[in-house]
Amino acid sequence: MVRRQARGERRMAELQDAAAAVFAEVGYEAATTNAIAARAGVSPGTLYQFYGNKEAIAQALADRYLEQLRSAHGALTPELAHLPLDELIDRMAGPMVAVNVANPGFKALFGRADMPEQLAAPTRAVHAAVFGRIDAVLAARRPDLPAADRARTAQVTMRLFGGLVPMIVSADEGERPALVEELKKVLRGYLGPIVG
Amino acid sequence: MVRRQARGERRMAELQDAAAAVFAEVGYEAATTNAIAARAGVSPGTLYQFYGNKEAIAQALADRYLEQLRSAHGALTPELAHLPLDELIDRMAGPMVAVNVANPGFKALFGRADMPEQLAAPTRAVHAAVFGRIDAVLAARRPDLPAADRARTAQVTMRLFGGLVPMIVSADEGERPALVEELKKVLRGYLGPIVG
DNA sequence: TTGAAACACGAGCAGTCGCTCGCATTCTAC
DNA sequence: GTAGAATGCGAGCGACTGCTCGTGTTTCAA
Repeated sequence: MVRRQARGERRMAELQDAAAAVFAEVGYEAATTNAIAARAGVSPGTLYQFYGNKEAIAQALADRYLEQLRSAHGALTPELAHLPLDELIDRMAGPMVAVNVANPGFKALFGRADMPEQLAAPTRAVHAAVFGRIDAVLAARRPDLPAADRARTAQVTMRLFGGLVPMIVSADEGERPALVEELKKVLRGYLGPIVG
Repeated sequence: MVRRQARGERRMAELQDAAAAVFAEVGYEAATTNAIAARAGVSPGTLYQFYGNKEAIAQALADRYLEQLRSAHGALTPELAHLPLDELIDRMAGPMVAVNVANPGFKALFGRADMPEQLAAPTRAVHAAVFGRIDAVLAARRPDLPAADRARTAQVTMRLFGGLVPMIVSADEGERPALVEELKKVLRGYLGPIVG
């Protein structure tokens, strides 16, 4: 790691904020490093002082995103295994939606079906983390389920989030609670027969 | 409309095929018009003889996609309203999956959460067509449902397809039937309590 | 106080992209 | 057979991208 001054750390945070905003507005590919630098009130050269390339910025955002997800979800306690399904779904869906609403850029970056070849690593890290989380909860609830079936269920569950969360994030604020309720309906309908 | 020779019509079809392949491989933005022309075995100038710009090619693909969806689904007959839910879901999900498997490029183009500003029109056309289809089926089955609730249900259903179909398309051929079954489970679990 | 390291600038490089244009070739109506 | 439209070529333009580099400024340990 390089030596950093306090000013440098501040700049890096500003650049991350600017990048998140620009990515949210125009997507990863259309976002230009010059635009990100300008948004942060900084020259292109300064941006490259801290991030070696465009992908490194996305990587930093992925790290930040995972950190927020982790802290929002809290520790994975064994008690989750015996919670009523409704409550379990509340505990999973609530933080997931909240974090994504608070970070409208992340869905544009890591919720994509096609990966622009770069971004592959950060995207996979985010997906792997979410997948692992879901898989662990399923394993705690249904230890008897074959691993292959469990993985398939976790994958489908992740895609359900991936399909519905962006819709919720981009919806009017007033419509959001109703859509969150629909998300929970979907999860209950799918997971009920499996881990009910 | 411009006057076209048979050769021109053939070229246009070849360019569409090439574009579908290139879009499927690298996505819309990363696809270059020169690459599409080369794939079709023609010069860039020839491509622009038939399509005014990159978006026009995507538009042509959207039209072709909608045509395939329409013919795969057949006419919307009133009988669908009284089919058992399981069978209704088979009739909806089967063709949807089949068309997308046959056209791996379309999910990369029209299944995206973020629209690259261009592409907005073709994407909206595809979404509107699918939405209208689902909404019509829901209306036939549950005429008593308020339009707002019906629209929300249709939107969620569309997003479920949007989340799961790309997964099915990109899965190994052997794993596909199991994933299609999961898709149907999801749809039954969600739609059962509503239009069951 | 001072000097080396960290920070900051911004014109501009090398490369790529969507697209153009002048011109050659092929088709078709008459 | 021939005029004119349709088709085809491909070098290359203008714009823009991610990124660099020479140079100047700020910070801070000694």
